[in-house]
Amino acid sequence: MSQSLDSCVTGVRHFNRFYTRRIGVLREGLLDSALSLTEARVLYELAGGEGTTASEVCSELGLDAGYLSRILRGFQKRGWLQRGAAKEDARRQPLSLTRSGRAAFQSLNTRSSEQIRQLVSGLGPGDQDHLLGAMRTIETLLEPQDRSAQPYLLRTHRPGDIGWVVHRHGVL
Amino acid sequence: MSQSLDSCVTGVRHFNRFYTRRIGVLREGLLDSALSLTEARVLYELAGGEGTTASEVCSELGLDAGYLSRILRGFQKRGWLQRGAAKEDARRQPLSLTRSGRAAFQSLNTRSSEQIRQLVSGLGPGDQDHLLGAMRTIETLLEPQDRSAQPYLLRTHRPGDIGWVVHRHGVL
DNA sequence: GTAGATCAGTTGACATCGTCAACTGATTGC
DNA sequence: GCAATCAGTTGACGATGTCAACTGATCTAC
Repeated sequence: MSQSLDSCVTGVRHFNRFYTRRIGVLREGLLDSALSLTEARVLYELAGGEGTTASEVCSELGLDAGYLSRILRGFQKRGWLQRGAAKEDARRQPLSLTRSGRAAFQSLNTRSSEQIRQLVSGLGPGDQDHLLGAMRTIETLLEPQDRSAQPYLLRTHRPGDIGWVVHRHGVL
Repeated sequence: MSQSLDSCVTGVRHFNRFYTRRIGVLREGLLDSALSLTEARVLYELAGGEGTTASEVCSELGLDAGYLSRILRGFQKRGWLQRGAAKEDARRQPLSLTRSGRAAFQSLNTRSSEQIRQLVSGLGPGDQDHLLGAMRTIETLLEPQDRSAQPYLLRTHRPGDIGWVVHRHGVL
């Protein structure tokens, strides 16, 4: 049992080296362009949810607020980003991509897909299925299901109130 | 067929995001220490082959020579690295880790294993096997294949025969 | 209402990471 | 012996990312 755990650890580390190398090579082809990896992730995030705010992107990607601020200004200078007027709360500005920003995202997105397509196009349909199945297996098995970690608390009432309830929304 | 290729590309990209995020989180726990990722790779390389030279490490890891030079000097300052006397060619100095350098490597190595161990220790033995199997599947399928060379399919029997089996032999 | 705490976002200073080109000294080829 | 090349070093610099201080808006407690 401990033996098999060791061999599992070894196997996973081997896979990590393999996969990061394989994907790292792919990524170089993309970031030789004007975008850094982080900028690409931000662009991806902006394209995904129109009207998000900077702080949302921040927490979603785990970025420093100042860093993101500069990235956003860069996008704005390139004409990719427009900041909507704040309604209700003048602090948070809804962010959205301009037409040209969406075009930039599309370009990046299709190039990313193209790279992956090249990677897997050599496989027959059956092997493509095997690949996808294996990836889904890994995702399922390694999905974070940490029961000891603090779930975030959702208070339906204020603490001390009668009927105060804490809902735990752990993933589990 | 083209449809399924598209869905395969989508699935692979989804897995990439998942896995890089999952592993990226793990790596942070390691590089909060004194070592950068590149330094860790160099240390790994030095531990692997005693007596290699700087230029070998350079080409192996794809590093800039000047960058590596500084990293090596850092290792030397920490007492991890000793440069042997050059024999035959005074330009290339054989590199080797000191006892303390090997200890540093061991520490890093066990901590890496420990992280992976925590990741997979929640899985039962059966799931550990599934995980390893899935990873091996991916490695086999995505291993860079030299298609002009010998076919990687080895048939033990003719197709259609009862008990026909295809063994896959990834390169390397 | 208002004072203080908090939040969204910005800015400046700074550390780290990595690249590029120029350089030194050793070696090789003609 | 002399030019070309190689191993390795150094300085300058850009890119990436972090930290803390700051502004202005909003929320909370009283």
